[in-house]
Amino acid sequence: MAAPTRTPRSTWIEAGLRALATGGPDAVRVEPLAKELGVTRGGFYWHFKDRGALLEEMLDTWERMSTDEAIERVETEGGDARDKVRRAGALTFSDTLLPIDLAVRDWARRDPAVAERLRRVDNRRMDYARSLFSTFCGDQDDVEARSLLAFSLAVGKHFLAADHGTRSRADVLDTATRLLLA
Amino acid sequence: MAAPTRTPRSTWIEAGLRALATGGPDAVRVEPLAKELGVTRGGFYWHFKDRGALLEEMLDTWERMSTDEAIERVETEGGDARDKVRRAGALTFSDTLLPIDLAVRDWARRDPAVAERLRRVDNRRMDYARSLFSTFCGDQDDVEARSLLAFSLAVGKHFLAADHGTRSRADVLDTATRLLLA
DNA sequence: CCCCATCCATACAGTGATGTATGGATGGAC
DNA sequence: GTCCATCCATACATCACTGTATGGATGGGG
Repeated sequence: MAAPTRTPRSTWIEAGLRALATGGPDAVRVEPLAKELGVTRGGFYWHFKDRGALLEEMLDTWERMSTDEAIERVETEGGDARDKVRRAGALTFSDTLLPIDLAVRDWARRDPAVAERLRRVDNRRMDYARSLFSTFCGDQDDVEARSLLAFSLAVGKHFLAADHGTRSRADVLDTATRLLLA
Repeated sequence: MAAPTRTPRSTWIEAGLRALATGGPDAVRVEPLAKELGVTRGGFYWHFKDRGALLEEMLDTWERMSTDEAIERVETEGGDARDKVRRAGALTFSDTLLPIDLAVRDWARRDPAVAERLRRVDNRRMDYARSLFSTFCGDQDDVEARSLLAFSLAVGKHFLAADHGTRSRADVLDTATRLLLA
């Protein structure tokens, strides 16, 4: 056992996720990543079989971060169900996670394997949303609709480019959220 | 004046939009496009200065299709405001337009020029949605929130991979739509 | 029928990436 | 101090695409 890991797997994965977030899967390229990390590709092919192997491990990492870790954080902070809905929206789509999330969503449209992963993640999240809405909403059809709307709002607001006149986006979102939690 | 246009500009643009829809902007490459059309790149560089020029014209075409043409179709078919909201959702995001729309949305996240175009398009659409919601909803804050929710739902439903147990996605969408039109 | 604008094929140079092979360099365990 | 697993640099062959240059084809107008 010897030699300190100078550029361990995790470093490549983190750099890969950053590249994915800002440029999509096509931007995750070994050569530019190495340049960014100040090394050559020599070490990369020691850690990973090929570029595809990196992409796989990136998705593994993302899947873990987006479900268990996020939900756990919301739960430990406590509060009632409505608080948790708001916090889950703010946290599941945090500044670091959101761009990756959006990139994966687009990626999933053209890669069935990625779509399957996204499906698992979204189902975990929707299960959680359902459980929260159910605490203050009796009708299950309504719970399902509100969960979908809340989820669509969280995702959609970052894809929509429209203005709201004199109102701020935050104000409109607040009104929309109150509508869903009514 | 001579020679029939065998592969006119429009053919390249249409092929480009198909490639954009299925693979994103990085998939819009001259060589594969030419192969798909059964020609070489020779003619392409006669029509277009370079690859960037094609992307620009593709966006021009998309912008026209997504606003004026779509809204005009909804209006000519008539019906009351609620009908138009439903039809606008179904038509603005038709089978051919939707995949392009989603690809442009992701593209806009990393290209300011594309973001500006998307902003124009979304504002046109939101203006139209506002005008429809206003006919049966007095409070302007509420109109704004419902418009945003409706839009988020239309966009978000195609990015979300979650299941709904025994319910179908269509049923859930129906309930959600009724909630918005109440 | 032949000219010429229009469109396309081909060949070329250049770029930026992939994956492989190989030979170090580094530093903790012993 | 030496060894050896770990990590990295370098060089190489290959591939896919870009943009340019040039020389045809094609077929309607004169």
